[in-house]
Parts: sequence; C-alpha cells; structure tokens
Amino acid sequence: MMFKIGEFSKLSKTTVKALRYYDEIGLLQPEKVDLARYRYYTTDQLVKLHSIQSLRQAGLSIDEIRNILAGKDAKEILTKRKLQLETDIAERNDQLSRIDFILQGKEEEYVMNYQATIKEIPECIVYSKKMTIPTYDAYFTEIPAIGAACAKANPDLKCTVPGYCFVVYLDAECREKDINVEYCEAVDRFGNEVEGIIFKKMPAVTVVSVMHKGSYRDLGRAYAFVFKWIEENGYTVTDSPRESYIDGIWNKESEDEWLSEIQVPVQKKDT
Amino acid sequence: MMFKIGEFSKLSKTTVKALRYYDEIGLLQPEKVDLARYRYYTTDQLVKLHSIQSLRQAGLSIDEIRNILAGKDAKEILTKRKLQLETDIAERNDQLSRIDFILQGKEEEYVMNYQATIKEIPECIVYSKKMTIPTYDAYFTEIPAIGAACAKANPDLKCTVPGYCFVVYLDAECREKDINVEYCEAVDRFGNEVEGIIFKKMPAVTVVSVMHKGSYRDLGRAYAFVFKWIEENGYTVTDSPRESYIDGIWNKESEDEWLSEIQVPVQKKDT
DNA sequence: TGCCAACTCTCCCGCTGCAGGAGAGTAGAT
DNA sequence: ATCTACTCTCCTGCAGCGGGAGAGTTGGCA
Repeated sequence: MMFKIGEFSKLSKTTVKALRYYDEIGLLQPEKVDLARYRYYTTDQLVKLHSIQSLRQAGLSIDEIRNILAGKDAKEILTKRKLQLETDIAERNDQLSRIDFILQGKEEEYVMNYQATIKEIPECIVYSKKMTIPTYDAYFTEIPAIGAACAKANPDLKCTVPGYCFVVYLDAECREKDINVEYCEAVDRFGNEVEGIIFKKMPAVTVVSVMHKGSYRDLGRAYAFVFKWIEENGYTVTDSPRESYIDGIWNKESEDEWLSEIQVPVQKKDT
Repeated sequence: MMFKIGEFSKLSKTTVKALRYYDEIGLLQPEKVDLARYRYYTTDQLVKLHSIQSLRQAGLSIDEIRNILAGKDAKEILTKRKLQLETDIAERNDQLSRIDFILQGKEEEYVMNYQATIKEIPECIVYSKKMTIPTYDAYFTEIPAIGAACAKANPDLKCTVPGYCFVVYLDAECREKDINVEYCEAVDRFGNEVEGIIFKKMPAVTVVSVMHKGSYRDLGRAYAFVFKWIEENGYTVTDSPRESYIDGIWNKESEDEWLSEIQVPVQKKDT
C-alpha cells in the first residue's frame, strides 16, 4: 500500500509543500520514487512523520529533530530548547509590559512623550571630579573649569569621539540644593590627576535611557518618567543615574534645542 | 554637528548595518549624504532613532513602527501587537508544557514511546452504524458485515482516498464488555440507508492524535497515554474518542504491523 | 484510442531584519 | 606620499516553508 504525495498529505495532515521540503532536506524521504520522480509513501513514513510533528509542535527546529531521530542525546536537546523557550517567553512578557505601559498613557500624545530603551553602555575611561554643588546653575561655571584644569595638566589627552560627558547623581534621593555629584568625561587614556580630578575606568553597564529635549528645568519630568517606567516594567535600579549632555549651550543657542540623555543602571527582576 | 555613521552608531548603540538598513528601507534617513555617498546624521536623527528603538524593544515590526511614526493609529497597532504577543506566549507555554511532558518520561525510551500531536480533522461524510458489542473480538465479524450491507444498498458509493475508517466510543468510561460504539467510514457522498446504517456529515474537529502500532490488545496503554497527555498539557476532552484503523488484518499479516490512530477531540483550556 | 481534469514534478521568489564578507573607494593624520 | 581606519555598494544567508509558473503524468471516461 503506497500513497502518492497528495494522499499522504491528507492522511498525515501535512502540506504537500512541507513533505517535499522534508524530502529535500533529508528529514523524511519517501519509500520510493518512480521514474517520473513521483514520491510514494508508506505507513512507515506516517509513523516517522508523526514523531516529527510531535516534536515540531513542541517547538523544536528541524535540525534538532534530525538529531533526536538520529539517536543523539534527546534529553540534552530538549533541555536546551526548554531554556531557549523560557528566555523567549520572558522576552515577550517584557515586550508585553512595555506595550501596556505605552497604552496606559494617553496614546494620542504618545509621540510627544518620553520613551525608554534599554542599552548597554560599554566600558570607558573617564576623568572625573566629585563635588557638592549648591544649585544646578553652578554647572555652567564648574564644568568648564574642570575641563580647563584637566586639559592644562594633560595637553595631549583627547576626548572620545563621539563625546560622552555626564554627571552622576550620588544622592539616593532627588534634591534641589547641595547636591552630591560626580562630573565625568570619557577620554582615550589615563592621565595626570590634579585638583581633585581623578581618572578611572567605568565598567560596562546596562541602563534604561530616556532622551530629554529642552531646558534642564524640566528634567524632573524625565526622571519621574524613567523611574515610573523602571518600576512598572519589572526592573530594579542598580546604581546612581547618569545625565549625559548631547546638545547644550556649547553648540545650540536656544534652550529648546538642548538634548540630554538620562541613563539609569538597571537589572531585570527575576520573577 | 554632524556624525558619520560610525560615530552615530556608537552614540546610539545601534549597529552600522542596522543604520544602513533603516536608510535603505526609508525608516530613518541621514540628514545628509555627500558626494562619496557618506551618510551624515544629526541629533534629530538620534531622537527619532530612540523612538524607533523603544518600539523595536517592545516587539513591533518595522512596518508597524513606520506606520506609528507616520501618524497612524498607534493605539490600534499596539493593541494588535499585544494580542499577537499574547497568543505567541500562549503557544510557547504550550510547547514548554509538551517538552516538560516528554522530559518527565524516561528519555532514553522516548523513541519507543507514544507521541501526541494536535491536528485538525476536516469535515467529512460517513456512513455509520451504532451498536453494542459484547467484546472487541466482535469487530472482526461485525465490521465486514456492515461494509457489505452498505455496498449492496449503494453499489456506486465510494470510500474516500485515503480511507478514513474508525470507531467512536460512546461510553464515558472505558469498559471491556457490552461496549457502545459507532462504526464509521468516510465516503464521497450521501447514500441509501439500510439496516441501521445512516449517513451523516461529521463536522471538522480538533483532536489529539496518538499512533499505536501492534495488536489491539495493547490499545489500553495508548489510551492511558493520551488521557494523561491531555490532562497534563492543559486540554479538555470535548467529545468521544475515535479509533481509526490504518493498517490491519486486511493488509498486514502480522499483528505487530497493525497501525491504528487514536483521535480524541479536545480544546485548549484557557487558563 | 483519444481527451481532459486532476495530480505531480522542478525551479524560483518572497518573507524578517539584519549579519558577514568581498572588493573598492575616502578621510585624515603623519 | 602613505598608511590606517572608515565607508561605500553589492551579494549571500538565515528558517521553514507558501505561492506560483510551466511542464510532464495518471487515470478515468467516451
């Protein structure tokens, strides 16, 4: 009793296309092929195909199935696939959470609002100085002074391209006055340390990033957003936030065009 | 301030390959391209790219992102993607459950054991006869008799190719004696009804299928397997099981080569 | 014997979102 | 002038088939 491909297809509830594909890749070959190249299948193939289907429906790739049918360690392959599936599901749950977060906001204003992304900041060398500043306005005098002092002590030192210039907020809470901060700028190597300026290597870190366009006065809203995002998407803060300056007074006249990026080191909560 | 693609790539933590691809498909084009076709980006692109990344990380396709950025109904697109993600996660949980089910068995014996698949049985026309049979052995006399009676009353009637010949177990519990069954065979059209034989259309149904090779005496093990599978993989039985005969006494001499398929109509439990 | 419908065959393209690599041209520092 | 580090444009590959073109086969019926 031999079946032509169409019959076998109905018998096994598999498409003809899939059967031909399985033949081509050598996963399931017909019992016999005649002179006109017609494929003929028997119930032996039906049994094998049933195994294949059961594994496909369990989410295994064709290569994995081939290995299992060839007698390789099924337990190992299945366990591997299981892990893959688990990370896969975790990823999709993360995505679901992000979509819900967006949908719960006013969707019409979506484009105008803040948006968060997760990124990896690679390791870098920075010169840095810790200080306590009375108010935010002190930045405009302090920062150029640090830059000048460092350049004087290290004439050959170069900033990275593109630049990475940021402030780390060392206080646990947000405050408006007497803020403990660390000013950092990424450079290409270690140099001479003067006037409280030190060099160090910042390790690579995973952050959630939010872009803020406009005056620094409104940065508070961006922070509120990012912390809410972290909370509601199942992350935990692992370090002090960084505020990275991309466009500012040095290259844009209008405050409205200033661009900053808030980077909060985080880690996914394992639930 | 313009960035070449490599700098922009570092700034945005996006690969150069992806940036070129986004340019090609018109998702994110550089501010300017020079005579040597070098791409130059500005921070405007950085902001847009950040939006794109946030949506990509939420699992949206590039087409969906393009639509959202073009001002189309973001809520609708996001809701659709959310549904997709939910069915996607459900599917993977199903796969996970199947893998766990396999792993909990003795994996070395996996190949020799039963395997279950879900399939759709399409609608079909059958002639059928309900009866109560004392023991399974009665099949061997009853079934040929029904076939003969039907053929006599309907000389032109043809069975489908491939054939689909099965028994439905009408009793809720399994019993060894006085079993209520319905014998069915798929045919190409309705015909004359004689001797308790009736014609009817069987609706399409989703079943879990298990293949059983060998004597009918061991079918019990296959049933035990399939009901355990259904239980542990979160399905519920929706109708009486069918036992479909593929290879049997009519074409194989040795009982060991007989092949039957158990089909149990099921539905996924919504958790 | 001829004919026609229903199958079957073998290419080949398309899908998604890039990654990898070849081979050639450029920019900028020395 | 040279050298290195970029950048460019193709082209291929992935996973698992689905869709379709164009050509050959089979089997039943007149």
